[in-house]
Amino acid sequence: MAKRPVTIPDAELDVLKVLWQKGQGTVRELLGALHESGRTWSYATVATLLERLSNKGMVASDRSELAFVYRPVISKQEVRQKRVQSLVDKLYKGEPGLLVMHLLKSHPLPPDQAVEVKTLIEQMSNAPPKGGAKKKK
Amino acid sequence: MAKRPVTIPDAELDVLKVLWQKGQGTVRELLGALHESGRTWSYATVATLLERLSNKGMVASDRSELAFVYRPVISKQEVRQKRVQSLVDKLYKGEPGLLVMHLLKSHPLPPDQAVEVKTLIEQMSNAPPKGGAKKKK
DNA sequence: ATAATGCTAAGACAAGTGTCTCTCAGAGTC
DNA sequence: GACTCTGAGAGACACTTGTCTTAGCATTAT
Repeated sequence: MAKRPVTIPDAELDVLKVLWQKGQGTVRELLGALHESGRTWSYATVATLLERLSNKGMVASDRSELAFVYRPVISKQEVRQKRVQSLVDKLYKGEPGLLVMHLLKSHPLPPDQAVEVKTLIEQMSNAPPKGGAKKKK
Repeated sequence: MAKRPVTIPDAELDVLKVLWQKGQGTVRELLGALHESGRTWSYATVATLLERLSNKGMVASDRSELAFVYRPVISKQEVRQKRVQSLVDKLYKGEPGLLVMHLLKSHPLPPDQAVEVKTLIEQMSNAPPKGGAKKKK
């Protein structure tokens, strides 16, 4: 059996988020930040989550200080990328365009973002994408 | 402790997908369809997944025939909606616009979809979103 | 009626998740 | 040195997910 792919469950993601936001931190520091954002975990819980993230290679730790200082190894971008990819694959037949459409239809954008999107699209039509290279149609 | 929210894990989602596609089916029928799409599950596995989906209220079963006939209760749209919402909440600060941007930047759209999106956006700017009303600062 | 089949029910079981309690080693304090 | 505070480590424990084995009931073919 194919070993299950590495995943980042929700609880771990919450820890990662404060790590991204703070850059790094000890268990206690992160615990504090998490409490502020509503999480009521105990010290041990946060430590366990960091431990697991560490085993998965998503965070690194350094013990030059008294306590371990954790630092994210994976970026928010990467996690987003993976999650989006998986969502598109699983529910949008691998076609990101369908997701975009769905998003635009069900969640109207604030005007400024609408403009931004429009601009992006226009640029895109000028410089066509396509798999291989710069293009040479 | 707050009871965990109802989720649809990947394996169950695969079953749901064939249900959406076929409209309904018995365990054996669904098993067949799943095999065709590459899943090598045993009969019992599919039965278990349907059972779990049933407990969660995602599918309904009817036993007028010899075997239970399962039918989806939740629609693909609803599942998509929930997954997207959760993704946006967890990784895009609740702003779908950010996701749209990300998608457009990292996954170039085929031209026809690009046009479609553009049209949508344009319509949107003309007919501003309902409820909220577009305010003039 | 019997045997052969198909179906569901029940449960097993390992790995993954969400959370925590306990214990112990160091550092700082009196 | 004895006491206390902090933090790391180990492990616990219940529930979820992915998959399956078995036993037993209903249906059908012989």
